[in-house]
Parts: sequence; C-alpha cells; structure tokens
Amino acid sequence: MEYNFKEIEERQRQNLQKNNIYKVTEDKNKPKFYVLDMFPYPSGAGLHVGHPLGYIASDIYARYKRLKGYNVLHPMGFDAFGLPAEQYAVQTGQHPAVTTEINIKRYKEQLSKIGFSYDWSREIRTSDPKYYKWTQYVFLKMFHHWFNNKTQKAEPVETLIKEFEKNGNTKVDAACGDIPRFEAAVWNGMDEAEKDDVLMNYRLAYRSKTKVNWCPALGTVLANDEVKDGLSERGGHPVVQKDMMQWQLRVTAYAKRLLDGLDTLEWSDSLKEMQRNWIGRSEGAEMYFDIKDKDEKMLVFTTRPDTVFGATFMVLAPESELVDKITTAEKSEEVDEYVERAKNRTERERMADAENITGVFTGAYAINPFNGKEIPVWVADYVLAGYGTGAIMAVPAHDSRDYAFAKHFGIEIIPVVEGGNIEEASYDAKSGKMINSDFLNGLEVKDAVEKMINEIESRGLGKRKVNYRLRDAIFSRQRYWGEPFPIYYKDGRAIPLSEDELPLTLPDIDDYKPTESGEPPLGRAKNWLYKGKYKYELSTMPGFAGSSAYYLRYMDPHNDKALVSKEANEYWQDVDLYIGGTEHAVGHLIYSRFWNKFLFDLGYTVKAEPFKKLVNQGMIQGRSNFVYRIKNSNTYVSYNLRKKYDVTEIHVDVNIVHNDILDIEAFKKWRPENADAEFILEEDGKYRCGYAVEKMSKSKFNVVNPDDIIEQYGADTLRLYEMFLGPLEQSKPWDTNGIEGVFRFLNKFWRLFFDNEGNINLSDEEPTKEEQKIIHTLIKKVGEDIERFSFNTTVAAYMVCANDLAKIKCNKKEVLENFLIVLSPFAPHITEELWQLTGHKDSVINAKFPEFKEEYLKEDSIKYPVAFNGKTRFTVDLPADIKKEEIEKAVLEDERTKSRLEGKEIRKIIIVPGRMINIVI
RNA sequence: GCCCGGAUGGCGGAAUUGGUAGACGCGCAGGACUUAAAAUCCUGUGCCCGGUAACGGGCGUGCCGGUUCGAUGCCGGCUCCGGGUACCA
Repeated sequence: MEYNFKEIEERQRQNLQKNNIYKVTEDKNKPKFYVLDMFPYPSGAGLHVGHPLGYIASDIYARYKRLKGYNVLHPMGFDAFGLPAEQYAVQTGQHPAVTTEINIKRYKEQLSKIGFSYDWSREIRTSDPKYYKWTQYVFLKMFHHWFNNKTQKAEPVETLIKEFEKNGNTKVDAACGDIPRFEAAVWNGMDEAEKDDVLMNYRLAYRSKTKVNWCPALGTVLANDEVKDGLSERGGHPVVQKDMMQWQLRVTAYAKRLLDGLDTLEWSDSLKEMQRNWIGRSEGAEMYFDIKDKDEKMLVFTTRPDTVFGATFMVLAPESELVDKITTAEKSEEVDEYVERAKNRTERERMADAENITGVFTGAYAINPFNGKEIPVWVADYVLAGYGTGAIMAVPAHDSRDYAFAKHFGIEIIPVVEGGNIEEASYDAKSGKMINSDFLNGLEVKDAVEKMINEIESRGLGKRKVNYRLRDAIFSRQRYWGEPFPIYYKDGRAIPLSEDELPLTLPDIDDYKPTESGEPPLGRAKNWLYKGKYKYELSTMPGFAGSSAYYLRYMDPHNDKALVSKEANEYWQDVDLYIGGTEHAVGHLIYSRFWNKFLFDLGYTVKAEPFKKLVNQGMIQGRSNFVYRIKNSNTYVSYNLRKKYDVTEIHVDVNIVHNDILDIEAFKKWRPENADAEFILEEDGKYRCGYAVEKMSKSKFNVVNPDDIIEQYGADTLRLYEMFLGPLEQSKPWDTNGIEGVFRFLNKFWRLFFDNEGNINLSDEEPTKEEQKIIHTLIKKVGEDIERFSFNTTVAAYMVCANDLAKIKCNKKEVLENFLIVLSPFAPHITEELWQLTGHKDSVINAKFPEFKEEYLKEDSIKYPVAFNGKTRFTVDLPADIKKEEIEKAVLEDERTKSRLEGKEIRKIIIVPGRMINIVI
C-alpha cells in the first residue's frame, strides 16, 4: 500500500475534528500544561511558510506533553484590530470587520490543514465585543486605581480619596504626576472638577498632555518611523510636534516589579537584557545647581555624582521650561532659533544623527555648589526632555558624548578620575582613584559616589534617586479599528461608564478618514452619545490593549461574568511555554506583564508573571532566484556565463526553479514578454539561476505558500521539514529543495508497517536486543531533544532510526508502535492512520510516551579514539568496564601505537575513561 | 553610536558539559532493478598532495593571537552579516 498522504490527512483531519479530540477541560486529575503562541494579526496576504514555524514547534511540544500525561491547554485566536484593515477601509470603503472576517476565515483554513491540536472552541478575537468588553473592563479598573509606592501595589481610588479627606496628600507616596502638596482642608474645599483634575494625577489610566507627531495635512498622528526629515512618509506632508490630551497607562509605577520579575523567568538572557535596558534602571542622585544672577535652580539627575568637580558645562533639553527663564537677552534670538529647530524633529531623528553635534550657549551660568565655580549652561538636543530631569551636568572627561560636545565647542575638560588620557578620549569606566576633587581625592570611584551622595543629602542639595527610563504608555490612537474607550465627557470632565454598561461597542461610520476638523474617525459616528447627550471619547485603544491579557481569556473564553473565573485561573495558572518572535521583545511583553501585575494586585490572577518560559523562533528568510538578461535584448544567460555579458539581474519566481535550474517552459509562460525569450545555456544544457537570501516578500518572488507544500507533499512533511531546516531560534532561509528528504523518510516509515504485497504485517515476536537498542536510542533522543527545543536533531534521529530498522527489516509490533508514538507529535496524520491500522480504537494522542530503558543501550565495548598530540590516528575497541591502567596497557601494546612511537618518547598519556585517549610525544 | 545574536563542506545543518569535526538531509557522481522512465535500493562524496589500489601525509569550523595534553565551544583583539534601538547622563 502506498503512502497516500492526501487521503490519509483528509481522513484524519475529519476524524479528529469529529471526535472533538482537541477539546480540553479543567481536568483536576491531571497536571496542567499551558502552551501558547503569540496570536497572529490576520493580514490579507495569508500565511506564508515562515508564519507557522513557531506554531509547529509549540504544537509538537503540546502533543509531547499530552503523551507525557499532562492536560494541555493549546489555544489559538486572532489579534484582529489593527491598522492594515483600517487603511484598506480608507481606500475601499469596506468595513474592517468584513475584511477581517474574510482574512480570519482564510487563516483558519490554512492553519487547519497543518494539523494543529488547537481547541478551537476556545478561539478569541480581540475585535469581538464579547472579548473587548474585558479589555474595556480592565481599562476602567486601571482608571479606578492608583499605585501606592509604600505597598508597591495598586489600590482603589476610594482609599485615596478618604486619605485626602483626612490628611490631604501630605502622607501619600504614590506613583503620580507632578502635583504639589495639599492639606485636607484644601481638598475638601475643591469642587468636583478640581477633585477630578487632582485624581487624574494618580489614576493608573489617566489623561494628560503628551507630545505627538501631528500631521495637519493627513489630520492624524504619526508614529516615529512614519516621519522622515520632518515630513510624513505617506505623502511627504509637514509634521509638527503638538501637545495633545491622550490617555496613558502608568506603566512606570510597576518599573521595579517589572525589573525584579525578570529574575524569576525562563527567558533567554538576551531577551531579559532587552527588557532590562528598556526599563533602564539607574542609580544616582538628583541635585540642584543655582543659576548665577537668577532666582532659578536647575535640577539634574546624574549617575556619576562623584565627577561633579569635573563638570565644565551644563545642558538643558530644548523643551525644558528653564530655557526661556535663564537665557540672557543677547543670546535669546540664537537660542529661540535652536529650540524651534530642535522641537520640530522627532525624538528618533534627534538620536539617529549622532555625528552632528549641535547646541547653543544660553549665556547663563550655573554655580557648582561644591566649589562655587561658574559653569556655562547650554541647550542641546542630545539631552532629552523625557528622561531624568531633562537637564544634565556634563563631565567631558568621563562621558563620551559630553567629550565629543566639549571638543566640538572647545570647552574645558578636567579629569577627575585617574586612568584615562583626555587628549584622546573620555574615560567612562567606573573605576580608578579620584583626583582634582577636593574631599573625594584618593577615593575609589565606588566609594566616592557613596560619599558624594551622602554629602549632597546632608547639605540639602538634593537626594539619592533611582531613575527609570521606562515611560508611561500612550494609550490613545486617533483611529477607528480599535476598542472604544468606555468614557464620555460632561462639561469637559472624563466620566467612566459603569461596568454593567460594557461593552461600549464600536459604531458604524461611512468613511474611515479623520474628520475635516481633525477629529479621529469616530467623530463621524452619527448620534454616538452617552444617554443621547454626552460625547464619547473619540480615540480608540492601541494594538497592545487587546493582546495584553488574552492569555487569561483562553482559560475561560465564554465567561460573560468575568474576564476569567477564579476556578479556571487557579487551574491553568500561567503560560508554561510561550512561543513567538523577537519583534515583541519589549512592546507586547512589557505591556502584558504590566497588565498581568495589575490584575494580580486586584486578585484576578494567581500568578505575578504571565509567561514562565519563552522561546523566540527565528525568522524564516526567503531564498530568491535570479535570471540574467542581456541588456537591450530578450536573451537570458545562465549564471556561470553571466560575466561575459552586460546583464541585468532579475528576480524570478522560485516556484519555477528547482535546485537553481530554471524550468524554461514555465518561465516562458510566467510572463507574456518571456514567451519568445532566448537562452544561453551551460555546457550541460541547463539554465542555472543565481540566488540570494533575503526577506520573504511578494516583490522578490520568493514567497512560498504552505498550501502548495501541503498539496504536493502533505502537512506531515511540511511540519517535519520546517523543523528540519535548522535550530528553532535561529533565522534561516527557506529552500523547498531539501523537502524530498523528509518526504522520503515518511515513505520509508510507512513501508516499515507493510509487506511486499501491501498488507499490514507486524510481528508479535519479542524484539531482539539490536532492535530494542535502535528504538530505545530513539526514545531517549526524542525526549531529550524536544525538552530542549532541538527539533531539527529530533527529525534526524527519526531518519536514523527508520534507516536502521529498514536495514534489518524489523517488523516487530512493539518496536514500530513505540516509533509511531514518539513520531506522532511531529507527524500527527500518518501516525494516527497507522495507529488505527494496527488495531487501536483510541487516538494516538492519548497514548503514553514510551519509557526509555537504559538497559538496552548498555555497550559491552567502547570504541576509543587514539590521538597523538591531539590528532586522532586510529580507534581501538576496548571493554566498557576496564580501568584506566588497563586501557593504557592495551593501547601501548597496539601495533599501530608502536609503529608511531618508533624512536620517540612518550611524555604524557591522557585517558578519559569512556571517551578518549591522547598520547603526547 | 549602543545592545543582542550569528559565521562550520557545493547547500541547510550536527557535535547537549573542552574530548573521534562534518550526524542527518539536499545536491552531485557511479551502480542495481527496468525495453525505458519514475519510484526504490546500494556505493562514494570537506579540501589539497602521493598511490592503479589498499592506504599514507598535510590542511581545515570568518580573521589574528592566547590558555590547554586537547578548542567549533573558553579568553583577548578584529572583520563581515542579521536583528533591536532610546545619544538614557
């Protein structure tokens, strides 16, 4: 019987669906295991062969865990809100809900063919009101909570109000905006609107002014990377920095917990490092500098207070309010001009160009509080308003950027730590002895920092400070296709809906562009008013809103009373394995950790961290092929002959090229202008193409669709081949040509079960020692490799096993059934089919992963490599259990050793029992 | 600029903790079966030199150096490629 993958896969797809085999419940008799994929945005282009890589890996792991006796939650859903659907709507007028629905349908079709073990009954879509009700719900909860620094927890705003009534904010230590101290009497004397304004400074979801890239022509806000040289990327319209009232989430409140939590996670070190850098904790001090002849002070944050005697200039960010206040009359024109220019550059632009050193002297001087020295104050755009205090003391001798600035403008450089050479470069290292620093002289940097901070505090100049680079998340988007805010406005005050009024559903509109007056698209919604009277918030939530708590919803996706029930959450707890791409390393993975910590504070989740283990799959790159057309002709010259001509390199569809040999007939049909193309072939009569590894994209004609692969080889082959390509976490090019290898393997595996007449033919005889050794080697290897996500070597192990068993014509039922079970996570269809053909009624999914028995792998003898001076020359077979001395004796008696030693003296013999022998001569 | 990865045959890759470099697969070459082809099976295949051959020798994991009896894996210094990014004081 032939391996008819089409029939088999179709039959088993239906069989498994029909029997609801992938459905999971909270089965308390089994340990739980939660395997999650980063859910996809359903784009109009459909899946290409790179998308399922992570899904296949997680599916293999999920199936493996099931075989190991776990109750595995392995759901899938869609991150269905997003910009592409909206842009398509702007162009075509089609409702994003309609196109999104079509795209999801296509995604599901494609996914279902690959044979994933998803429990589709748990599917979620972020754009479904039944789902986003809970996104809005969490937003409201954040609105109604503040963060108490003392308890390091979110607490209800009511408790804060009670405290205000009693003591004002004098005793409150909260994560909050810049708000002055007030007494209870002041609070109690405020009207509702004033109280609202105060509370906004404390809420975890709050409204405040932020700078945005505003494009008047497009009537919308742009992301940093949509702005190039002050112009919008789309259309090239001018972009200005504008203050806008925006909703924000007070992520910074959780900075410490987000940082500390990383230590508990099984994530890659590089990913944790990225998160640490993003959170950016730095220890130092905040200190005030008086301004000469002005009644102003300048507050700076520095991690190197020890270097204050080397501060030779100060820098203010162009946005700093202090700039206007201290700039002298004669400098004001120059400064204004500089500030104006800097303001209209995006933050990213300012940082991208590090070569251009710019800045202007304000004419003002700060006074060094430790030696009374006057220090010139500059304005420069390498200092950012959003970080620290927006002002620095510059120590060019010990900071490379300050150094470059000082060199450029000819500012004095005073070394205060021994070890560098200021003629050549700054000395940034945090070690060495202090010099030129009065009372710090002679101290090590570390000690000097401590002493200086104590000094700053005791002299009342400032205080010790831990600074975070993390910023609050801007939560408003001037878009249509997102979650509406459950907020309406009454007399200019933002009023939340009550929870029982959720969800606030997205209204239909007839055009998806911003309004003429520059309002977001929701401004077009007719009669969209709270109780027919009050205007709703017109912006919508960003992409990360819906993806921040989705993992919780899968635990209990149809619950209309809660985001997740206590029972379900207590059973499933957290995600044991999360697989996805590195592009979400800091965005999604910071925000979802933040949401989870907030929900944890409220008692809605039992785990402080949502994703215990995380694996980043690498990117699958495209492998493009090229043909070479001789210029001004319709003649194509083969790769190895191209240098003899003046040619143009042209991308050719990889689907009509096999092992870099062009299918000339297919090429002629590919495009009309190719019909009468001529070819200069190589000696073997073939047209050879060039190749390159690049991003997989339509324009490069290197996109490979999984549907086509499945059509030609089947889903099991696709799954195996995706894994066989290389290490999961590494980026690698897709090249369909190698796929024959795994396809042949599956054919070989299939044939093991049949005799020459095509009948199932398995023997109940006891397996031989050799057979047991072959299969137990595999059982051991598969278990170990899957546990360490080394799926490419697992596939190689399957191949070795099939080759070995075929060689000895093994048809023992026990052996082949074990093979079948350990292969099933990778190739679910073929194994399910054979499982049934061998007489089983239940699915192989519910089988037990065979236990590996060490006794079958025991070797009587070991093949020792014998090396001379580290170079292996030959091998000797020696009994496995002999001692070092016996090994040495045996090796020295070997003829081959003797012939090598002729006339030479042995200086040393290294013997590692069980491993190797090295003779040094 | 900074941070994080990576570089091994013609190609994808293996070598799990410093112990036989190149598993497995593709491709290629040769052979068996066949009227022929497909499929399947068998053999060979890192590079160079010598030999009809068995075999022998040298080189070899991006480059330069180091540690070690022994380095693809460790240390120092580079080059190139990929990804991320925020001039973060």
